[in-house]
Amino acid sequence: MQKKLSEEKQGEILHCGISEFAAHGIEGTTMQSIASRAGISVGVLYKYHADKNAFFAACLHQSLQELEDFLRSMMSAADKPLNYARTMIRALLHYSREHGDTIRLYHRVTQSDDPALVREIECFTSRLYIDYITRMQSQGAMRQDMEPGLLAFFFDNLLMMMQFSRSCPYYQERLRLYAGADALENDDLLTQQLLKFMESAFTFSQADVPHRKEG
Amino acid sequence: MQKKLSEEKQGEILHCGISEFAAHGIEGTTMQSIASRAGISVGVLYKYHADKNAFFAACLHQSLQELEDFLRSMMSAADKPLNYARTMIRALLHYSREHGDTIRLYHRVTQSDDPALVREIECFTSRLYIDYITRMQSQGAMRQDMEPGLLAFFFDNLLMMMQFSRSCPYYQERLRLYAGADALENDDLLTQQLLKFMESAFTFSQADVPHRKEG
Amino acid sequence: MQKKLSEEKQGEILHCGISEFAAHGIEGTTMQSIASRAGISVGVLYKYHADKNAFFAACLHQSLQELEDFLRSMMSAADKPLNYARTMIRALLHYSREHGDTIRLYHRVTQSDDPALVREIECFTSRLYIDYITRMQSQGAMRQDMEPGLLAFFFDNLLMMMQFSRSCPYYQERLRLYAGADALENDDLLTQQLLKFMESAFTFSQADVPHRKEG
Amino acid sequence: MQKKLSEEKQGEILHCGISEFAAHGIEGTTMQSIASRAGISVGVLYKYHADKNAFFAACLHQSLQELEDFLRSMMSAADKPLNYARTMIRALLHYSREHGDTIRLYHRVTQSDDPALVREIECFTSRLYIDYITRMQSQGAMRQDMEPGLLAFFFDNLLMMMQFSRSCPYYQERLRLYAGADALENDDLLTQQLLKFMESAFTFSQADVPHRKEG
DNA sequence: AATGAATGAGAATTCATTCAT
DNA sequence: TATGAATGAATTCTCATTCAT
Repeated sequence: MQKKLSEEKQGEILHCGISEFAAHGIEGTTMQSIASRAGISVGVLYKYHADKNAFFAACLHQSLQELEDFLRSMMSAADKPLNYARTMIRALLHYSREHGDTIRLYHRVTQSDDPALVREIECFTSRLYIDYITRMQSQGAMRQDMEPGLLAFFFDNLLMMMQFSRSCPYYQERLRLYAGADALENDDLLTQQLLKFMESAFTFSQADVPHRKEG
Repeated sequence: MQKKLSEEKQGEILHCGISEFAAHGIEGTTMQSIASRAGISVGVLYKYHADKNAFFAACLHQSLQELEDFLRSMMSAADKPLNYARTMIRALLHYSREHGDTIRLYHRVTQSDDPALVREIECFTSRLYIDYITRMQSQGAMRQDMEPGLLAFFFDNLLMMMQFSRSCPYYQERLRLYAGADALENDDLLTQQLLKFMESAFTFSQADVPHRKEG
Repeated sequence: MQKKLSEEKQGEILHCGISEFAAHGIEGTTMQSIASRAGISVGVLYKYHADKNAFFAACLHQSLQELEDFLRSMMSAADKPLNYARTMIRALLHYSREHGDTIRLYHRVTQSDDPALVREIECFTSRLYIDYITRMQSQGAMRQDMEPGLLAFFFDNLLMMMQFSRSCPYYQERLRLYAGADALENDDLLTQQLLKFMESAFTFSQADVPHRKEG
Repeated sequence: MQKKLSEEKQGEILHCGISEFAAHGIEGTTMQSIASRAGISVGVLYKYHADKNAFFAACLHQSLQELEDFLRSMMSAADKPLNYARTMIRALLHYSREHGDTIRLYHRVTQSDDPALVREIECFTSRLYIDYITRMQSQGAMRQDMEPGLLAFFFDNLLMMMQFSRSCPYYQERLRLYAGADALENDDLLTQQLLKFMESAFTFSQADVPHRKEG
């Protein structure tokens, strides 16, 4: 048990941290529990991370990095208008299943009030979405009567909730309440329904259907 | 010889708890800070509530009750198809502004994993929404190609995120990132845009517009 | 074990702190050991004192207060030229015997490098001595060929070392080495010798004895 | 293939220890900080020294050795009666300036209660002083109405305090309080004043000046 | 019934010491 | 032989909970 922790072991420790923080929250997690889970002593945690907060930040950064890498690889694939949303939904559903910890960790962070954290977490996707939407709008492939920023915002809201509903106990139960246990397990159903919802929301404006009369 | 704390004082104590829990989270709040804020001793807290968790539950229950009362009174007013969403949005935006603590408390609870809590919180609105949507669908006033449960789910997702974005620091910053500081302050803008988004999502199905070609 | 610690108990706790700090130094003393000695829980220590440093400061302050009170009462007695030094020596020897902890605590503090502490501790006696010496000099009752400040300084140096030599293990052993175990126990001997030393140092100047030839 | 660390490196390590211990005290110094400062690993410290205490003892021993060597070389020079004190004062002031660490380390040790340490530190000078004083007394060059041991003791007290006042933060501030910042910097002033004080104390007895009347 | 002082278990963090490499 | 990573006991400080008054 010597010679500087391998890159690999470092990653393993971070993942233990991610899991523990995801499961019990920042305050609910003890450095000891992380160390035990990782099979190391607390001293090691403090050797590589200044304190609990710094360690948490490292865990968060690690999980963000991995998610971004994943999304980047996914994105490069499809870029056709509606395939975009479909690809994104499927990618995120897949990721939520495989890396529930990451999503739960995310959700824990929404309790924070550090603006810097928000930026670190949301910048990547917000840019991605806004850019994409702006592009689609200019091509006439997406409704033009809405602010791209807010369109992206609603889009991300739906995706975020979908991920939480897959990974976080509270939201899982909530989805069950709304749509039954089935919706929680059935990826295809959820994908298809969300896609339908989004397609309408993103492509049609009232003007498209002149005979509608507001209620 | 007031045998028990007056109903009023009880409510005041709960609201102090709501504010403290909303501001600092469950773990970040001390029984002492609540007692001080309420101008009582911790002994009183423990007289009426078994422990911290029970007290938190009471706070939550109280704030839910108030939100439900508010929504019930709002709902009775408008019931015409699209006014429903508009009324709901406005009501919730209003409530978020006036009772940010409640929304923040609500958000804190999403960290919990107690299924009973989910029910307590979500049952009222989920039923409300599902019933309404089912009714609208049967009247032909809403698209019929989607599950009412999931339609309600997406609807609530958007409303929930809207409320968090009004009241919770993390989500406030996130909205700012997506749509600028303006969107955070301008109720009308947000209402109008969300309404547009929803109208399309709820009323149109692909079938409505035969000339659309998927991307 | 209720109702705010009595003034008395507070003092008792401080004295436990004084003893522990005196015996083991600041770092060598644990809050637990103080609490145990005082028959209380650590929580109480932290209720009345912000942290270990603050508690130490309180202990120091308390012991200083007591010493000053003692000196003030002693001082009022004798004020004739050489009685002054004799009274002071006897008072301090007495105090060292009765309150060794205070002297040891003092000595611990000399390890500190906080200028504010120095002032708190030394101001009282330095003023006392300088004032007195200045007065004596102006009356012609004390040599006038030396700076009063440095005269007071040398005076206090001798008194300080005398006290340490009575109370602090290291200095006790050192005195034993210089003058045998007897000097350590025999107050009268030490007083008499120190007084002789001081009398000469304070009253004679070279000029007084014209027949001296430097070695 | 240097079987052991060179004599030189050993000395360097000890001096790093001396500086660290002098600056932060025994408890406030970490083995790691010493190793870093010396550019070695902690393992080396433990190879040559059983534990922290043993290492501290080695540092102390080293610095004592150097001080003794210095004093021995100084002493051989002047041996005329009053030049003795002057030479000693100047030598110690010089040493305090050049090797403040040694004096500070010395001061740290006075917190210890190990009699063996006292002997190690004080034996050399106490013998020196007592021998010298006894000699002077028998020559009639020094007052004979006092115990040589206590005379030596007072002499060393004054020298010790002078050194501390030069090198240790607490005592520096204290000297400033008594005699202003000037006394702290001005070697000649301090030497001259202390010498005046000592000359009187060591050479005159009351009997020398029959016309004095005690106060 | 109300108070709030006292309790003490529990969590973060440090650092002397060991020992695999 | 030297290294320095790993260990884990020890310490400070907090706060939910109790209970004497």
